[in-house]
Amino acid sequence: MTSQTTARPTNGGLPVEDDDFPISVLATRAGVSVETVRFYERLGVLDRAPRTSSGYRRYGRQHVQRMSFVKRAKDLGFTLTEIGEMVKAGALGSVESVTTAAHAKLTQLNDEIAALSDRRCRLQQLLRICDHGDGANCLALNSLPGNVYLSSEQPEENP
Amino acid sequence: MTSQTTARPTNGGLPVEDDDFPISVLATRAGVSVETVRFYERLGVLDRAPRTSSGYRRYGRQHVQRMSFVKRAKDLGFTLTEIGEMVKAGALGSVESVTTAAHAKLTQLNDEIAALSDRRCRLQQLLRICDHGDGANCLALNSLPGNVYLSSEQPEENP
DNA sequence: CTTGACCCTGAACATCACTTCAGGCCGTAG
DNA sequence: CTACGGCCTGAAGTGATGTTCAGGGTCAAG
Repeated sequence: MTSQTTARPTNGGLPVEDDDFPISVLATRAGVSVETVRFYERLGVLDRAPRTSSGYRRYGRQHVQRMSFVKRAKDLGFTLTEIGEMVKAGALGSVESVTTAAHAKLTQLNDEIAALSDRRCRLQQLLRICDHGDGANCLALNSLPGNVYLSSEQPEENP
Repeated sequence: MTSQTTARPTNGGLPVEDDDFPISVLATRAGVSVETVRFYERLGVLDRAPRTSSGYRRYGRQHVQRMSFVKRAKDLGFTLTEIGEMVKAGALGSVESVTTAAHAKLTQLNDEIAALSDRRCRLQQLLRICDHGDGANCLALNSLPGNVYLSSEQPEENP
């Protein structure tokens, strides 16, 4: 079926310029492993690839684009599940499916950054005290119930 | 409320002021579940609790303090493994075991915050474009290989 | 025809921090 | 004495994101 005029390598060897190549080439182009490609297909993040008569997956430019979309979305912090939803919701034709998800993700991201910043403050505060050789206070880490150096959590409550 | 002169409740009922109470009380005081306490013991984050003749764990103030330490360390971003190491390295007596870990954690935290901030920038850039009704560009999400709105990753390379 | 690279599937493993389950003992109130 | 809640252990499940393994087909070159 795929006996073209020019030679078409089955391996992931080299430049396959046309629209019909195996999983290793897609993986290389997308910068992921072949296992990851298969994994994404199982999750539904990638559509099931067409198979040759012997069961080998075959890919084209569209699949490279899809992988690119997935990679960039992941880079923006979307989970594979969310990416799968975007894809199913019609990411190919719907701007909303993307912008809606992006707005939600931005909110979440702001929360995460705020939490980490707060954590950083507390950690720096702890280090300022400990590094000033105030070992006694640093050890208070262990003995003070609601240590100010760490958090204001209080283990003394009963619901 | 503490109508208790000599009787010592076995249950996790209420305030047990002394130094000998069961797992349910420790869990309540620490604000975690009994399963979590047992889990921490298995990990070595908590020392093995002394047992009654029938095999029941018994706790005292020191254990509440230890749980407090664990909770606050977790709150600062330390993993249970790291906390276990601090504990084994002598967190009770060594300031260094804590400050060393804290310095490492601070570095890691800075990296994480930087990564998330960068991500936020890219997400905001994407939203600015999409929200301005530039749907065509937003869809480019799917079709452009190295889309500037998302990342500058290029899927075109062959080692 | 044989070799070796490549591909297939399904299942298991890895990490993190727990939770849930199965099966069974303990101890006290009624 | 019986029931019921609390406690025990060890094992398995959860969720996210893959990686690794076992066992076995496919294909092109030598």
